Amino acid sequence: MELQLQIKMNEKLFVRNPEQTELGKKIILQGIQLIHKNGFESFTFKKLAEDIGTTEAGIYRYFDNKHRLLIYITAWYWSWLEYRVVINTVNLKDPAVKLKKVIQLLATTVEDDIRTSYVNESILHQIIISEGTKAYLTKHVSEDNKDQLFKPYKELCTKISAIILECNPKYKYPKSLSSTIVEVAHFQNFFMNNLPSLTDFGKTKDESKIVAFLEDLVFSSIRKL
Amino acid sequence: MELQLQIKMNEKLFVRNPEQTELGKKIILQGIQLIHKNGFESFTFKKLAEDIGTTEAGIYRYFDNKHRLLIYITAWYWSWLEYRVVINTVNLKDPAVKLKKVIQLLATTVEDDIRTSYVNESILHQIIISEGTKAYLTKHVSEDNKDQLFKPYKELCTKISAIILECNPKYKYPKSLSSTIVEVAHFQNFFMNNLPSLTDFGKTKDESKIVAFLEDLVFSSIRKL
DNA sequence: TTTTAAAAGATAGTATTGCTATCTCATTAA
DNA sequence: TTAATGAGATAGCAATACTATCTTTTAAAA
Repeated sequence: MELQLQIKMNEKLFVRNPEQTELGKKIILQGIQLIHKNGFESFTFKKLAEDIGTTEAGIYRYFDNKHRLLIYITAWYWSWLEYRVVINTVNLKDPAVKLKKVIQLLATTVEDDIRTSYVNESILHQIIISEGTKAYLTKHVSEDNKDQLFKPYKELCTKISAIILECNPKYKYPKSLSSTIVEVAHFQNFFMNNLPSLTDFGKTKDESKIVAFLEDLVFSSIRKL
Repeated sequence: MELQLQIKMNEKLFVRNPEQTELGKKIILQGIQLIHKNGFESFTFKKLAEDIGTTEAGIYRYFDNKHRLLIYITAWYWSWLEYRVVINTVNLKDPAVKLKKVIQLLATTVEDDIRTSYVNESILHQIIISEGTKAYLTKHVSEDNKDQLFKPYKELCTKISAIILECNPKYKYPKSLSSTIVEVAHFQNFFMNNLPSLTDFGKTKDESKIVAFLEDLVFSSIRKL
């Protein structure tokens, strides 16, 4: 049996749905590779077009500009992560165990999911760490938000908030703690690998230490008397 | 008596020291205004040159490129914040009180410091929130780091770590907690104002709530049994 | 006071980026 | 069979991100 995993994306994220054509899938697959290789600032549609053997104009038929492509792939990532959170916590009773699972999913490197042939998840994870925040750190964040472009991110945080409240219904900052867990998981990873003196894991570069730090941080707060 | 506050900046941050000439000071002052107005992505040296009545080439004499200018102003900000941390905690005995002061300094809007005529600190604070991480989220972060461009940020975090260890010498993650405090203070502010559903402060948009959240988070962790 | 060096102004030029437009051709679905 | 869709090819253009050079003004050292 061959399973195919398809994530339904917001129509406003693209001009033409890249999942539905060969060229579209190549744009996503190679786009992720190229952003990872050069960084988002040096990434251009022209270079991408050369890489996949099409023209600049061909890519503009799918995405308005490179920033929209970044939003698309981050949105895809958050949707995919939420899906993984759901399937990995559905049969867990203890909310604390659930929350630990969430932290682990957020803070550890993913393996490529073969069911999504046009996305390389492990490279995508690296991109989210170093480029992800640039999707919303812009002057037009409010308009983009009105178009629901950040919905998957917000839904993931909502899901995590719910688990936090299951752990402690009286905890006062479930939403802020959720977004903090997500951002800190990525920032500590970036710091560990690039500015190691900003973390306590620089020597070992061991992701499990980020998990331990986050668990300590989160459970001290929500279990406090 | 007229006090002047001068912050000594790393030589590698600039081509020509902007603090030493009129044009240099204008570049900093108006550069901050323009980045705040347009966002870093749309900010160009050409627009800045028009604003201050010089030419593009004139600005390139001070900074290699706009990214270096961003690193310069973020480095300036962290130096200035560390200075404020020092003078605001020097006469405090209780490390917990010190740490609360640090959180307050990080998470609340600053007023313009008249002793630094060529920097508008309250606008700078806004820039750090929305553009600050872009200084190091690049492919060349390691080389920039070797040139010590992020030293002020790292020194601030080192200072905060020391205070954390004063509070609890056995706490295991002082460095990671420091960088977490700094980043979360800014991210929660950005979310509160732009993606409010990611926080618990969206309705009131009250910075003091971010302070309360951070205090709760930090002190639960370091005071835990 | 002269000289000399640094700072700033003025102008020009170039490769790349970030698009838009249009025309053609192959494939597919009605 | 026709019409719509996807994609290749080419052209063009304004803005961006620089570099280079030459001149004039300003300020500090001899």
